[in-house]
Amino acid sequence: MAANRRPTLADVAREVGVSAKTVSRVLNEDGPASAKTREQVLAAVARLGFQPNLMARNIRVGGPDTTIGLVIPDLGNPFFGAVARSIEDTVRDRGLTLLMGSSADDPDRERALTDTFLARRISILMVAPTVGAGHSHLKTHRAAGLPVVFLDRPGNGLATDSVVSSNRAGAHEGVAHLIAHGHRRIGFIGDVPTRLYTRRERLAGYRTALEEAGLPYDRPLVTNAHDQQGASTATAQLLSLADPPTALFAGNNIVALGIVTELARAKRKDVAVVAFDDVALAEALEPALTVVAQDPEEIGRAAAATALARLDGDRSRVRTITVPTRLIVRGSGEQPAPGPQEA
Amino acid sequence: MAANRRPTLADVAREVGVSAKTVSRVLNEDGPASAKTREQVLAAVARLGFQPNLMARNIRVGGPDTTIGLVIPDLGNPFFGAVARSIEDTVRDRGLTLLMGSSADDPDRERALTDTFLARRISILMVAPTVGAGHSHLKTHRAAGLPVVFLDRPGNGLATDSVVSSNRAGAHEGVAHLIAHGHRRIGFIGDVPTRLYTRRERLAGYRTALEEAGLPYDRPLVTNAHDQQGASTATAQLLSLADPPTALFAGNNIVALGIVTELARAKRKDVAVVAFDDVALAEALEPALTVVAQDPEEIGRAAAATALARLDGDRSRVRTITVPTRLIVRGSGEQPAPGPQEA
DNA sequence: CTGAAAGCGCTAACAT
DNA sequence: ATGTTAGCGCTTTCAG
Repeated sequence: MAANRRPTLADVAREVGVSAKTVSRVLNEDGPASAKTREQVLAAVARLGFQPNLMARNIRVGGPDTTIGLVIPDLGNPFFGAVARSIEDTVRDRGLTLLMGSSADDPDRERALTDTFLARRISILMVAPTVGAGHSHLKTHRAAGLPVVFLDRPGNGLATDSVVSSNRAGAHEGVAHLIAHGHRRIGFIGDVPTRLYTRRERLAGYRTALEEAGLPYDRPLVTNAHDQQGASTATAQLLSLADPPTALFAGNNIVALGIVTELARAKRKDVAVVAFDDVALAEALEPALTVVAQDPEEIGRAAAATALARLDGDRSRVRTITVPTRLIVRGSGEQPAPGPQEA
Repeated sequence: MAANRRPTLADVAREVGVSAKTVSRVLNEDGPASAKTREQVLAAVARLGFQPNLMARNIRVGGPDTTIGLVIPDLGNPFFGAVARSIEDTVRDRGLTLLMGSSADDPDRERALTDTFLARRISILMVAPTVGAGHSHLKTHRAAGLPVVFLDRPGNGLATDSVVSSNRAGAHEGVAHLIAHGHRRIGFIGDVPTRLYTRRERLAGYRTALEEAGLPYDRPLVTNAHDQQGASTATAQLLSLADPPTALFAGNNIVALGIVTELARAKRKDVAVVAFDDVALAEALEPALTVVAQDPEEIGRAAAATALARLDGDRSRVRTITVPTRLIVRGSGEQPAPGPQEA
């Protein structure tokens, strides 16, 4: 039962007693149409509940589908959620819709998603690339006019536009803030895998800040975590070192949650913290969490704007847009550092 | 330039010297094919970078597109992000992809999104309905076999499956928790608009809890907020009443952020709080935030499973799945209540 | 102003 | 094991 075929252009045409083309003309405001036919057609459309089949239309017109394929690591990560929202906001009036999927930072899943998206003839492809994924297979698509934008991280083997945060400078600023408040042993808990672009950049900023202050780079103080629970564990481990850090730098928002949660559990208010990326409730913590805030709205906006420009024929040089981060001092970076070391 | 037409089945066929149908057979593992032709075809496919046009395929096969249309209020809301992730997880091996959009709780936007989705011949429609949106126009689609699932809230004018949290019981439990700890004046800050299903249900739970405890329902203690900032303002207003509440109940996650932030700003640790829906860092607050946790994973899973069953021909009665909430006691509900009123 | 025919890229149904 | 024809629902092209 039920398997009612949905009405087609031909059905509407038959209903009114005109040709399919006439209906098409009315609906697309293509060519002329007498006021009377127009009305009759629109009435029939409403009566039958006709909705033009967009796939059939696209196939005939030959143009790309009016969708943006967006691959992010995790649909549940608030950072990427904010980016997605911003992308949607800036493309909405162009009539583009988001086709989304999460890669779980697995290159195979990333590839599977982009392949499906490409098979759907998306108008724009946006990817937060996973470590280990190659992107040279996208070359032909790009050459054929498909705008490709890498988000949050650069891609691999494809020269195309990308939008990233000022990871290195931001991390540098955050760590320098800790140093300025007297900290000399600062733990770093970064992304997993360690080859991840954002981790490398943020770690580089961390190292530079140490160097500038004449502080040693102590390998045992640098670790990683994949999820909040892992970050909590890593925090506990760092604090149980023989010569533990007096401050921690969180490499991303999820790590920040893990660190803060573990410090609260252990009632360790003496450990200073600065996090890369802002998190909800940061200002309600005690001490309030100092962060190097990213700007997901601007990241999404810039990515979408660039892609739209490309769609409109912009053939200028490939660009990497670096969206500035901003240190928001809230207190957690100023926790008491221990006094000068006794010789 | 660049407008290189992407290769088609015919191109591949020509390249190999076989018919289009043969290529189609090889790619879809339909019918037989000699090992040799298979290899040649696959080689040519790889060489040309051919990717079958899914839209063309779908149109010919006549079936729906392998996408799920998902309309949520806000792509940036962590609750709906978690729901979306869960939906994706449960439909991935069916080869379904998510087409997502946010309604911003605007019925017109909801309608525009669902219309585009329907024009794309999605396989499944999932909507968190906005207040004021009608859904009777979906009747024919549902009758024609399109699974429609309402998420988080029931729809309007369409009998179909829906998945919601145990809003009323959950709110009741949360408020009862406050009452059990001696609170007699409990503020309620709910969703906007006030006609929103979740707000009504949660408010009903609040009222029942009061009634059962023999406490009066005091209109001035009930208010609403649309965003975090609004919730902070509402909190400040409630606390400045002549006879202010000693405890607050947050009607959703965003409101919770606003309440907690405002209380921290005002350094009001004496106000007890229970929130509907869990939030990040709840356990790191002081006091840790007691919540009525929703189960977004289960909501997404149940919605997806139901829709898939319908897709597979399940014609059983329409069902409303209520996903249980769980009170997670962390401390904020036990803040000191004032002693017995002096006559 | 309107219609008929052809064709977008693909596959179902029949050949062979 | 492979090819041919027709046609999905729509729009383009060219005639009326």
